[in-house]
Amino acid sequence: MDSSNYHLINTPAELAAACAELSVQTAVGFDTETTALDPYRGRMRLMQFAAPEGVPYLVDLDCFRTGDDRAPDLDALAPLLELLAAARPVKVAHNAKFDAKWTKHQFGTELGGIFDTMLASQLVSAGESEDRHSLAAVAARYLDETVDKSEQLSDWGGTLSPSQLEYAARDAALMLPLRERLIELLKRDGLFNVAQLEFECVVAVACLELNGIFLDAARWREQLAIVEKRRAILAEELQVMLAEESTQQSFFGPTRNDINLDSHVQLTKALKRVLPNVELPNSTRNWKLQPLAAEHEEIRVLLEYRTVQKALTSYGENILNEINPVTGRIHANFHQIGAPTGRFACTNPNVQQVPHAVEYRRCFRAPEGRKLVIADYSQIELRILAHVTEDKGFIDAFKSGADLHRVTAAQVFNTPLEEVTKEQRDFAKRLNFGVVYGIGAQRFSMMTGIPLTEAESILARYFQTYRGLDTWLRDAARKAVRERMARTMSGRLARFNFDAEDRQAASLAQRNGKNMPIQGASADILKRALRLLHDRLKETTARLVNIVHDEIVVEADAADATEIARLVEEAMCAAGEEYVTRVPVKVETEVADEWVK
DNA sequence: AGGGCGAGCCAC
DNA sequence: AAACGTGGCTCGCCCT
Repeated sequence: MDSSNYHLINTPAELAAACAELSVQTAVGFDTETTALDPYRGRMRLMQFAAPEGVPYLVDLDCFRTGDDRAPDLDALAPLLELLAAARPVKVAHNAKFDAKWTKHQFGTELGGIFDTMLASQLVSAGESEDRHSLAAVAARYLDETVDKSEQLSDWGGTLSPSQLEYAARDAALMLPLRERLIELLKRDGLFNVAQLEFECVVAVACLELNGIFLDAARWREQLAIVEKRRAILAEELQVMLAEESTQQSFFGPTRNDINLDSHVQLTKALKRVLPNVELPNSTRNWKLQPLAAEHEEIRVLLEYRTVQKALTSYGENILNEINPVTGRIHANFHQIGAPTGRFACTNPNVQQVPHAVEYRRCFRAPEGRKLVIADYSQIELRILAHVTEDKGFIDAFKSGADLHRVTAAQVFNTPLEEVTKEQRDFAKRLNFGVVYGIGAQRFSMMTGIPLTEAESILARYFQTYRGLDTWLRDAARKAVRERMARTMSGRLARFNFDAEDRQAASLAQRNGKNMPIQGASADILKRALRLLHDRLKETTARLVNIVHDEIVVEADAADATEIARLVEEAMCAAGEEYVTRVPVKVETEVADEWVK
């Protein structure tokens, strides 16, 4: 079947001819239509390619399946798979991760040569949260074209209607003009390098999602049962202390008007009633209630109840619903540019925020015969800070392998290195980390309990010690306000738009200007590591199963785990060293049965 | 009934 | 009362 708007391909001969024609292009528009969003629960139906000239090719994959299970006929598809795997032509796709996942799962082929128009659009937006990045939004913004997505979730399993085919062809045809426009913008903003970095790790992220992570459901339920018991006890204790006795008498004696312990409104009321002589804070936030916990049993129990309740709601039964029935694993969604700094965000579920407590982490484990390789960068943000600021104190500490926090403590507390107490080191550690976020004396004082004036003098001494840091941070803050933007070493850009009179926004921009280049560089390094790692783990039993900002978790056959650990560490160090050259990059690696370090 | 929002809290 | 950055999830509350 053919129409003036597309060529529909359903024989091997047509496919071979189309692929021959496409393969001479530098870039082709690429899109797929599938019967489901989850590769494990559907099939790819259509693959669309658009060359600069002529109408798009639509490959009806149902014509290339054989047997009862409709397995793809890899022989007939060979020219197509070769085209997909090759670095040229570049496949231009919107959210290429989606297409890469399906291509990998259905045909075992890894997509090569990617230009992702969604990622490019996100890079150009540089954190502008108002900008949307759906194909419809991007096409409207950069091509002034309206895209009707009504067929997107239509049934791609049966006979395809002309409307569906037209839609499929149109999406693919948009890709090349969109790429042209986005290349101009990437060039204008000096974003070529970071775009390359992003495009090169799309397949690794696709594989990460396909691999998923194993969660031991039985263990998780055991843990929940324990926490539920504890919650019931705490809730009862709290009701006894906080609930009012009902004015109504029941048949069985006096009843109690239980309050909703999860409602801060009701809690405030109850606390006022039972603690009439206590000056209560104007909110029931934990950090505000904390100081009262020692004196008042009600507060102490409430805080423990909150911890337990949090564990049950956020890390409760719900996560088990995310276990894929086909694979028995959790396939979270990793948003490659999840934050303006370039960090990943993760949803459904967010496996980047599983509590550190062993009880939770041990539920994420290696299946029988496998091991987890857990590798994380040691103090990567502080090392980046040392590199970009060229601060002598920081660089020397990292070069000599000394304990940076200890060195810092000795300086700001004016103590010989060997006399630094654990408490002083802890303060220094919080200070070192706080500096990356643009901490102020007030916050530092609040956080540590040190009086404000003392906190001020500690901060002053800190910046006297680390002159390079001081200079760089001040400059970064000034630049952020003046230029309304910040960059990482890779060129990743964050814009800060605010009104000149908005002091709060300006102050936020200052802190962002200090933080973004550091946090963003850490994200850049992780992404580079993903790419290097993906290449090195090919042809091994290792599978990437999780990433948490500065940590990579890989699953491998038990017999290979030690060797894989070495590969992971090498790849991560190599990635770090591409950016951080003035101090060593350190990666801590462990082989374990559970996601516990 | 369901969406928006803020509070609260988990991760790095 | 967070002037310490980036996220996501769940809840109650309030509105339409």
